[in-house]
Amino acid sequence: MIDPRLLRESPDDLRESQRRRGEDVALVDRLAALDIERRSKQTAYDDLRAEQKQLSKRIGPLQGAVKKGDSSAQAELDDLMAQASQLSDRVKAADAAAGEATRALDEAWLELSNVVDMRAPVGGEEDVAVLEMVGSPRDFGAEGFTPRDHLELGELLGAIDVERAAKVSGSRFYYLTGVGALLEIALLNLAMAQATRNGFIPVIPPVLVSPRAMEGTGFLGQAAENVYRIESDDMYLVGTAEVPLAGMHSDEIMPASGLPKRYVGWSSCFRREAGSYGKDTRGIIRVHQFDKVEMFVFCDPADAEAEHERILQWERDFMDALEIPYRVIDVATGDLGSSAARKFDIEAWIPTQGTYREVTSTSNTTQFQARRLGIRMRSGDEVQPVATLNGTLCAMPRIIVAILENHQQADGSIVVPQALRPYLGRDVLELP
RNA sequence: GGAGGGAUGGCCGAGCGGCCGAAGGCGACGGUCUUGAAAACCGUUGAGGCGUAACCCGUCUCCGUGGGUUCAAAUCCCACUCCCUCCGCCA
Repeated sequence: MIDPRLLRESPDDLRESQRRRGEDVALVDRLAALDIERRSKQTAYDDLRAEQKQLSKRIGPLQGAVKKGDSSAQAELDDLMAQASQLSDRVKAADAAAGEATRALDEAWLELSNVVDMRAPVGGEEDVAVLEMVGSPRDFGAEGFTPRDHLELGELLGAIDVERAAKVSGSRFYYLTGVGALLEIALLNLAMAQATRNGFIPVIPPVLVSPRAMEGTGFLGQAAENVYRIESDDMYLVGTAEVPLAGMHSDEIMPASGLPKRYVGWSSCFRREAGSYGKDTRGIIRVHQFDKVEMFVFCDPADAEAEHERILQWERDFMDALEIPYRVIDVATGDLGSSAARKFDIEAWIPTQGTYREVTSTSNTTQFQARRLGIRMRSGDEVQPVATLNGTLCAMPRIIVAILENHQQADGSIVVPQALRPYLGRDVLELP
């Protein structure tokens, strides 16, 4: 949800934002009409209600007078009661009309995506702007061998088992076994060590959440088809810890002195991957369930941009520590998702695919989520919605893919990046 | 799953159907006093919509959520949610 004042004061900015996203521009005009409708209905109700309160206030004393035997008051009382009774019906009708108008407006508001940052490149998936290339891909030709893909390596190492996972859960599931499981635990510890060093509060959140949390973070719009819903209980499995972390402070007013508030969550993530049939069917690049370490920040909207840069830098620090070549991209407007105003992805080099693949993503959702979730800050006597930001620190399967493929040796063993060694307790993952 | 109790402002806590956005206390903030602080005393202290672009001011809404009764609901009725206690079951 965005600031309603924008709708009245600069609707053209909203239209431009919708246009850049490739979303419905007419929605802005529909909203404007509904907004006017709501205000007039609400004012009508307010006026009637004020009248009713005035009238009602006079009835009590009159009833007292009548009780004491003042028969002259009886006529006035009867008259007032008749008026009030009639007014009551009108108030109820006006209330219903105002309520209806408010509901219609609120519903339409939920359809409107966040206003894009005008610096974000315009376009779709192919229109990303590459901000930076870091590290350089290994030349396996020069080293004299052809790299194996992560699944082959994972199977050789006894680290990844998708065949058995298919028996148990179907396609796009996996077991991490042996060094695979240990690798995830080591990555978790490395990520948590970095995050806590940077002042993040570690959190293990619930992953089954109410519609409110899902709606508030913007995942029930276009993204809804990728969300698992537990029908019998009207709950959702989260696709990222961003959801429970954002919801943590819903309906709270946070003191400005306590901001920024930085959390790092570790959770399982569930994604239906609807519409991605045939994509990444081999291995663990695209799966229905995986674990992820996610950074989430509540901050003053004035600091959001700087915080976004910091989060990106922390993501890069992690990639640097793992010695994986990557590039940083500025995601185009058509690919932002409903809540982000701007998004930077880090894409890791995947040798066997000869391309860069997304491993982290950081979004500045400005006040969009905070407005929906009722998360505000107080500075002095001013109260306003906070800004929220999120960023991946370590999405397990994809990072494991990147490590295996980039650090493999001719025999299929894996050189463990220096930074990970203390957490893994070995320098090389040897074939069993 | 069964039985009972509860939900009021930052916190605690009172509240007869009308004078209740709500007593009282705590906390916080401002002031008096003090060399300074503490204590004491005085005062201020919720959020949102609309009238306004903003202030002042006015008005409406909000006492877990949603309905209902009534001229009038924090207060009465119904449903739901959450929390607590006890029993049962499970990890």
